[in-house]
Amino acid sequence: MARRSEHSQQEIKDMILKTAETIVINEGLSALNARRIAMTVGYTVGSIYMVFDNMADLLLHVKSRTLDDIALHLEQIQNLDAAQSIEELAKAYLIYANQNFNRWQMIFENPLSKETTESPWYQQKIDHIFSLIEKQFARLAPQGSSSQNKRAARALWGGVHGICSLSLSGTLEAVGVDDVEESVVLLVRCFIQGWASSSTADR
Amino acid sequence: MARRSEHSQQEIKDMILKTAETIVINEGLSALNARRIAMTVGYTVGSIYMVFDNMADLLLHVKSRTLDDIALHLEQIQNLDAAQSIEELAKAYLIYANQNFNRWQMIFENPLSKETTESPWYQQKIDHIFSLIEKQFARLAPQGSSSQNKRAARALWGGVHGICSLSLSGTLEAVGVDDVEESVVLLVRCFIQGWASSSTADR
DNA sequence: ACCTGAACACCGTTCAAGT
DNA sequence: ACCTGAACACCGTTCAAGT
Repeated sequence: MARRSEHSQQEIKDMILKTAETIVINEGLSALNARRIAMTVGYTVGSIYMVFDNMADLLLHVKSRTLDDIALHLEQIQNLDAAQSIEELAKAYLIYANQNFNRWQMIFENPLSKETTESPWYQQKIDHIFSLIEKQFARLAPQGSSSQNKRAARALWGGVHGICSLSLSGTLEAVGVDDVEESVVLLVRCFIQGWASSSTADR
Repeated sequence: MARRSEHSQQEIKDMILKTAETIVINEGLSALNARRIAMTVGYTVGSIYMVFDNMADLLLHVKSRTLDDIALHLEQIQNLDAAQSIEELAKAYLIYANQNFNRWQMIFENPLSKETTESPWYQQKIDHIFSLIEKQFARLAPQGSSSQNKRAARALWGGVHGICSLSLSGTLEAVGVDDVEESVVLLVRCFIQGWASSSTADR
């Protein structure tokens, strides 16, 4: 038995990708394996390797869709003044991480393989998310150089991510989400205030 | 063949733990498996389960030793004024993460199992590291409440960790370590400055 | 050309059996 | 009592063989 042709290769690829995504969303990365995906889509294990190089390749595509989803959420917040926008972006990121914990955590829990580093389209999606914050920093300090704004945006966003990461995984202190939000807001406000006062003093 | 008694149970446990640690340090968590550990220490796989509940239990002990090592490094920095001490602590943390990348990354890459959450001695080691930063915040703002200082310390440290995490794993921007240090210092200085000015204004 | 499914080399974990 | 090592149930990946 072979040659069913009930679905095109592209259709099979989409089915596998969406099935994998659903499993990760509902049960986390640890619940995902090749045989289960194959069974769910109604094909055998081998068929996964027709449309993906290997499991790492499939995971990369799942992660990629999560990055798109994060970007979508961040793009939806309305444009207030710069400082307030950054705060809202940070809160939106925390809310996303909290409400989509499994697929969000997946992006960071497995160390990026060589394929990840060598796929520019994946890195580009990350850059796009950062650019949303950089844009607000550029508004905040029009007189600053773009490299300075870029550094500030990445430093602060790394910071916001770190709080989300430590808090939601329970390493920081296992308290409620409201409490984490206070920490995120504190970091953002203090950083922006400190950054604004130091840049007006220097330049 | 059995009953060799060449080593006590405690000696075997130590040998297994240190062997696992060495493998993680040199080749990363992904290179670690039960059969390899057993072979290296000169026992069979089954013997691991005499002295550890399972691999997750062993990993928890490896991680615990890394936390001790991090604390040791942070405790060694000399006590300057509060703001400068926090900056030096942050830089020391970055340097540690960079020079001990594999074992540092291991702490965060595998999601903490139930055993992790249910082992208070592990959580206590994490608290101890945070306390080193809290101590400096207490010096920075003696008038502030301890809960406010605690929040500030955890927010900033979450931030420092986030920059280290994203940078060293290549997610933030794959550049040199010097560049990451600049980001960490920027975050710390801006945060402290913003935090100091807002707390003197409020209270 | 498309897809199967058995096989391969791994993995963590268990436990009856030896000394 | 201590330790073995074969067995079990998994895992990702491959590929000759069917249609």
